[in-house]
Parts: sequence; C-alpha cells; structure tokens
Amino acid sequence: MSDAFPQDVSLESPPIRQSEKGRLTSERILDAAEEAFGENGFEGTKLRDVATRVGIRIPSLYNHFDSKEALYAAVLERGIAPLLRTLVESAVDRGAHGNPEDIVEQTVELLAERPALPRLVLHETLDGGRHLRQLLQAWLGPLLSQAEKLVAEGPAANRWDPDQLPHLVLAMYNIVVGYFAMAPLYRDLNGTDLLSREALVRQIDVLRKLSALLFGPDPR
Amino acid sequence: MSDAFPQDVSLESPPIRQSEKGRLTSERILDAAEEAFGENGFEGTKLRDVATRVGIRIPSLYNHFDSKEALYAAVLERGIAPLLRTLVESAVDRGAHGNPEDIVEQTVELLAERPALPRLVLHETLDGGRHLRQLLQAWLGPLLSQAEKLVAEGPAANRWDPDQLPHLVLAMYNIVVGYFAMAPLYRDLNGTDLLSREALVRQIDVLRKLSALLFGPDPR
Amino acid sequence: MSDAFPQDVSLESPPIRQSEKGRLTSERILDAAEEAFGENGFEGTKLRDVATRVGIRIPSLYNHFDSKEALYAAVLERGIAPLLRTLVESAVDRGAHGNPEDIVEQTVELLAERPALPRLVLHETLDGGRHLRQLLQAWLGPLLSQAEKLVAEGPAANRWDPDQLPHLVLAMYNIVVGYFAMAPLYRDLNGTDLLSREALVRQIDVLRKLSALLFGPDPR
Amino acid sequence: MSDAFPQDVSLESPPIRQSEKGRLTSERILDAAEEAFGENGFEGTKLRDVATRVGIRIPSLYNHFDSKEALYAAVLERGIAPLLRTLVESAVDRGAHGNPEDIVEQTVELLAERPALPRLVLHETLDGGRHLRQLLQAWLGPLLSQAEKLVAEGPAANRWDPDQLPHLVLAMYNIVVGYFAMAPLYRDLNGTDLLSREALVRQIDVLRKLSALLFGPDPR
DNA sequence: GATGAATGAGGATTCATTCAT
DNA sequence: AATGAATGAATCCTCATTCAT
Repeated sequence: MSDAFPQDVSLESPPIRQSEKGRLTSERILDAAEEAFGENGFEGTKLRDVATRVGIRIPSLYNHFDSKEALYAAVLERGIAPLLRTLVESAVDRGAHGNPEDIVEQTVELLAERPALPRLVLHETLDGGRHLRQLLQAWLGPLLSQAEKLVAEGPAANRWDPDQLPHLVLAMYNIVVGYFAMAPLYRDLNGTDLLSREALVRQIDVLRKLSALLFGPDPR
Repeated sequence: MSDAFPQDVSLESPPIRQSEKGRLTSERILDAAEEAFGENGFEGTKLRDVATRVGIRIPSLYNHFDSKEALYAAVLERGIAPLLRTLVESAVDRGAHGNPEDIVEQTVELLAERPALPRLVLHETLDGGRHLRQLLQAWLGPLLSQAEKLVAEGPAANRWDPDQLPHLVLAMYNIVVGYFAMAPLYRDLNGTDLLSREALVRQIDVLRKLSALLFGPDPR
Repeated sequence: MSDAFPQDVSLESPPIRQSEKGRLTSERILDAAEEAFGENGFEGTKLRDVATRVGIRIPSLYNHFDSKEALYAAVLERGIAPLLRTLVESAVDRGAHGNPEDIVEQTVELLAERPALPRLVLHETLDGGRHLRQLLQAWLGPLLSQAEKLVAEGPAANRWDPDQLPHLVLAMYNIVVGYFAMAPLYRDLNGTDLLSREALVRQIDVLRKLSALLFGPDPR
Repeated sequence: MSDAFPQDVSLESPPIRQSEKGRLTSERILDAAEEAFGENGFEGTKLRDVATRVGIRIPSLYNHFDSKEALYAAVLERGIAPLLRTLVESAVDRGAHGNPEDIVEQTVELLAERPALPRLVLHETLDGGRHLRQLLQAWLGPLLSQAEKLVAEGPAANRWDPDQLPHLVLAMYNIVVGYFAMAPLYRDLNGTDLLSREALVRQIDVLRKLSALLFGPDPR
C-alpha cells in the first residue's frame, strides 16, 4: 500500500530494468498505463484497458507490477520525476538571470512530447494529490521561491505585490497544464488540434508574450 | 443513457420539483452530489457517498433521479447552466463596451460561492466532456467569438494575432478554473487557503491586472 | 478488518435482528456458513459455496455481512460464544462440587446438536486461532483454573501433579472435539456413524468412565 | 489428478531421488512443504510460500513435482507412511504382550521429531481425508483390531465393552494428535511451549498413566 | 535445473440498479 | 417517499500451471 509511494521521492535517474525482453514489456505497460491514466485518471482507468493496450492479459500485469497502485506510482515516477528534475534544475541553476520565458517554453516542449503527463498531473490534482503530494512538494516549493526571487530581482519587481506571486505562478501553471488538459475536448468541440505543431508554436508564442508582459521590463 | 443528456441544452431556469418535501430532498441530493462529483468526478463518486451525505439510503436516490447519469446531468444543469447563462448574457449584452475585467471578476465571484462547480467542470473536461459537451458548445462558441470581437475592436487589437485569441481565452479559462481546482491540494501542501476572502480578493486583483495587460490599452 | 473481531468478546446474548425477513436470511446465511466453515475451514470455504447453500447469489451475502471475515466472526460468535457461556457457567457456578463428568457429558450433548462447531473450532485451532483467540482466552483461562481447583480439591488430588493438569484438560478437550472432527472421515472409512445416537451414548459412557478414572476417587 | 494418489499405498521405503543435487533440492522442497502444509493445510498452503521457504521460484518446484497435489502426496508419503509402518509393525509384531503404553510413548516421540506431521494429519482429517484415505485405511484397520485384541486379552478386558474399544482408540489418537495440533496456539495463548522437552516428558508421563488406567490391570 | 513471462480459472468485493414492501 | 434485499456486471487480485529460454 503505502510502500508504493515512498516518502522520499527520487529525482534521480530511473533504475535499470532486468532483462531486455522484460524491460520491453514493463516499458510497454508503463506506456499504456501512462496513456490510460492520463485519459481517465486512477479510478477511471481499468486494468483491463491497460492490458488490452499492451496486448496481454490482466494477470500478466502482475508479473511486472505489484498492484494498480504500484503501477500508477511507477508511471508517475517515470513520467513526472524527470520532468520535475529538468524544471527544477532549469529554474534553480539558471538562477536569477534565467529567462522565465525560456523555462515556460521548455516546459511546454517537454509536455508536448508526452501530453498524457499534464493530464495525469491534473487528474492527480483533482484527486487531492494522494500520490503526487511528495513530487509536488519537491516541485512547488523550489518553483515558488524561485519565482519570488526572479520577480523580486527582476524588472517587474515593482509591478507585483509579493503576496500576488503565488497567484502568478499558479496562473502560469494552470495555463500550461490546462492547455494540454483541454486539448482532446477542444478538438472534439472545435476541430482544432491544440497539439498540432502550429498550435503549440502559437501557444508558446502567447506564453512568451504573456511572460514578457508579466515579468518583463515595464513597457512604459 | 443518452436520454439523460438531451441534445438541446436548456439554459433556462431549472424545473420546479414535485412536492415540497420532495423538492427539499431533491435539493439536498443535488447539493450532496455537487460536492461529491466536484471532489471525485463522475467515476470516482459512489452513490453510497451521495446517499450518506444526504442521510438517506441509496435506493431512495432513485425516487428523485432515474440514474447516476441523470443525477450528474441534473447537477451540471443546475450548477453550470445558470453560470453559463450569466456569463453569456454578460458577455453578449454588454457587447464591445463590456469590460473584460468585469466579466472575469464576476466569474470568479460566482465560482467562489460554489467552488465545487469549477472542479466539476475540470473533471468533465478531463473525462472528455461526455456530459458537458452541449453546455460547452453553447458556451465556448459565443465566448470565443465575443472575445474576438472584444479584442478586434478593443485597444489591444494590434497586440494579438487573431489566431492567438483562442489561446488567450483558454488561458483565462484555465487560470480561473484551475485556481479553484488547485485550492484543496494547495491548502494541503501549503497551509494557504485559496478560497479565503483575502486570497480571492488577491486573485481577482491579479486577474484584473492581467486582463488589463492583455486586453487593455497599450501601456506604452 | 480488525473491527470484525472486537477485543472484548461478548459472552452475552446475541443482539436482536432487524426485520423478521431479514433475520431469517441472516440466520440462513449463518447456518450455511457454519456448515461450510465447519467442513472446509476459513480458507477452504468459498462464498460461492455459502451462497449456493442459502440459495442466493454471492453479492447478496454482502447485504448481511460486511465481508467473509465478518461472516466468519459472526458464525464463531453465534456458535461458540453460547457454548463457552454455558460451559463457563457450568464449570464456575457449580464450583468444586460440580461433577466433571457432568460437564463433559453436557459438552458432548451440546456439540452433538451442531457438529459443525467442533470442527470449526479445530479448524481455527490449526489455523492459529486468528479469530478465536479471544474466545479461547476467555474460555481456557477459567476452564484451566477451574480444572485445577476441581482436581486439587477433589479426590484425585494425590494422583496428579499440578503440572500435569493442563495436559489432562487438553486431553479431555482433544477427545471431545476430535471425536466430532473425525466423524465424517470415520464414517467414510468405516461405515460407522459416530454421530448416531447409539455412538454418542457410547462416547458419553466412555467419557464418564474416563472422567471417573481420571478425577474420581481412587478406586484402590 | 487422481493419479497422484494411487490406490495401493506403498508402505515401503521412499524411492531414491535422481541426481545428487536434485535430490537435495527435492528434499528441501519436501521439508518446506511439510512445514507449510502442516501449518496451513492443503488449501491454505500456497506454492509461493513453499518456494520462498526453499529459496527458489515457483516454477522450479515443477522440476521436482508434477503438481501441488503430487507434492502434497509426496509429503504425506514421506512423512506418514514410515510413521504408520513403524506403528503398525510395533503394534502387530509385539502382539498381545506388547505394552500399549510403549506404543503410545513411541508414537509421541516419533511425532515430536516432526511436529508438522500430526498437524498435517489433522488437516487431512478435517478435509475429509481425500488424500489420506488409503493410508488411514491401512492403518486404522490393523490398529483397531489390534487394540481389540490387546484389550480383549489384556487385564482390562472386563472393564470395557467391545463396542467401546473404537472410542478408546479414537480417544488416544485424538489426545496424541491433538496435543501437537494445539501446540502453536497454546504457546500463543499461554506462553507455554508444549513442544519443549519438559512438556513432552510430562505429556508422555500423563499418557503412560492414562494407558495404565485404561488398559492396565485393575487397580482395585 | 532454474526462471521470467504469460495466462485460465476463480475468489472476494463493489456498485448501480431493481423491486417488493 | 423510503428502504431491505437481491443481483448482473465488472473490478482488482491470487494462484497453479505452462513454456521458452
């Protein structure tokens, strides 16, 4: 149970898998599960669905993962941890001279490669983050404080109240993550594919402009 | 099944319930269901949970609603339709001279009164909007075209490409809705209650500033 | 889980059931379960078996008992508790002047009416008494100490070492319980039905003689 | 299935195992299985448990035994057959001048060396002796008739009705076997280890006394 | 001889739903 | 209007067994 989600989140490289063939099946399961969990969340995802996507039977899943929870944890770990690692490094390392716009763009590019992840994160968020809490704590903390520093030392320092910074960070977070969450429905309603290259470029452009407006030098 | 979600969405007032006592129970069920669905989504919500919140047994729910789907539809109908109605009216009626900032503020105030609703909407969004499609279609269309008009005729016309307008609307949408979606987790991680009056005021303030930056007259 | 086996074992009368019809089904389930658990133990008993004996479907069991464990606990409680109550009362109340032979006979008569019970107890004993522990503790303690007193104050005091008393009690226990445990197999191997009236009378007779030999006045 | 338990039970020495290394593994498997089956019975024992005790993986068991049934049969064969052989020989060979007390003592000593066996037998008894039937038939028959003879020709002849003899044998059987069955639970409830040397000596002592009382010369 | 992977069969349990009361 | 009882369908999971390596 609780073992599936260890207290200390490893932001290090994922462990090496056993045999080549075993690695492949595990990997395929993780891929399928990432998709499924991304689409339907934890509760909404049925192992039957995952197994079908992989092309195996349900019990075979248990040769690779101890439980649905453990599978979910593995998906989160594999998907989110590297993402967070990248972001945190990017944010922390580049420090105050890092360009907020670049971080946002980088994030969008990362998420665009695996759009199931932001949906997964949003599902988790709505579910109270039972499984993601530690990942988020390791993430939000640095990000928020970094954002504070960025703005406090940046050219927009005088434009925002320190109390408002968390709201700004949340806003950017929600814009970025929500964009991917909306994509399938949007396409369904509208015919427009938000995940197309052009749409992504446009989104990045908007985000750049937004970042500039929010955090850039006062245009006046 | 499909009957529960008729093609034409009534944006009119909800129908009056049967007897006085029945109406009350129905209302209490709707309240409980709104909470439950908001917290756990459609799949994640169990009728047992709803019944428990109401203080009745599961089969009694069926004296008021034909099915879980119908209950869900009723919750959406009761919760979202008035919201959309207000927004659409507000956006359309006030027309080009309507202030975008006011619409945003109004929306936040409306959602703050029933924070389960935005979570509900987000759940639906992630689930592919199976039940919300018509509502959203009736909503997004007017909103988007109205937003186009607003910007095209507004002072920020030269600042945004028409292609970027949907992205901007999505962005605002995600900021507003995501804020409420994050609230419980945020409180859990952080201790800060995003639904407190002060936080809401701050959020509205940030949104006003944002609207001004995005849509207001060029500050240069 | 743990709730199914509360710490304090009520040796009091069983609670009154709800409706008459509900009582009947619950009772029939308990009867079927007592049989099944008696025949196959906890692990070996399948809910399908119980449900079939009752003539209902498996999920219906859950309208009456929360889980297999809870059902098992209820069977033990209903079956063993009254038995223990009777025995303990009998042993304690009649005190030192109580006749050991009478207690043994009474026990056999009680068990003969519901031969699944001793088998149940033996199953539990072999399984480590996970569920019976409290019952046994409440039982063995008084019985052993009472037995000590009986013998210490009785005419056979000089015949047995105090250290040997627990062995004697165990022996009597095993004779009584084992007799019923063996019955089905014995019949199968031998054609003799140990549960027939004649056999039971003979067994009681043997037990009386045995008691006399063990605890009675020195025949020399 | 049925093949695993041939009709004619070989009371002869167990067959020699294949290779030296294989023999060792087989033996270790049998040891582990004897323990496991003794603790949990046939149904309650999982191959995973056996494999874990041996330190191998489940499929490896199948290099040594064709099925769980076959493994169980082998355990019974290896454990019970020699025991029965010894007992039967002892009972039959020594004939009427054999001392009943010695047989009982010998049995206790044999069982004390591998206390899993009596538990195994009891499990089998409760399960209807599906696998043990032939062994028991080969055993109980001689034992019973021998017992008859012993008593009929012995000094207690006038003390027992011939009809009561099976009850006496059963009683002795249940005392002896039940003692071991109770041991783990007793230790758990009581702290006293019935398998300690002292306890065993005491038990043998009690059994001797009992035998004397039951079958010995009339003390009057 | 050992084992990773796969799986059919089956087990306990949950859940939405129905129905008689 | 409320509910105890019943249930088909589906879920997660376990287990003995097989097979290729």
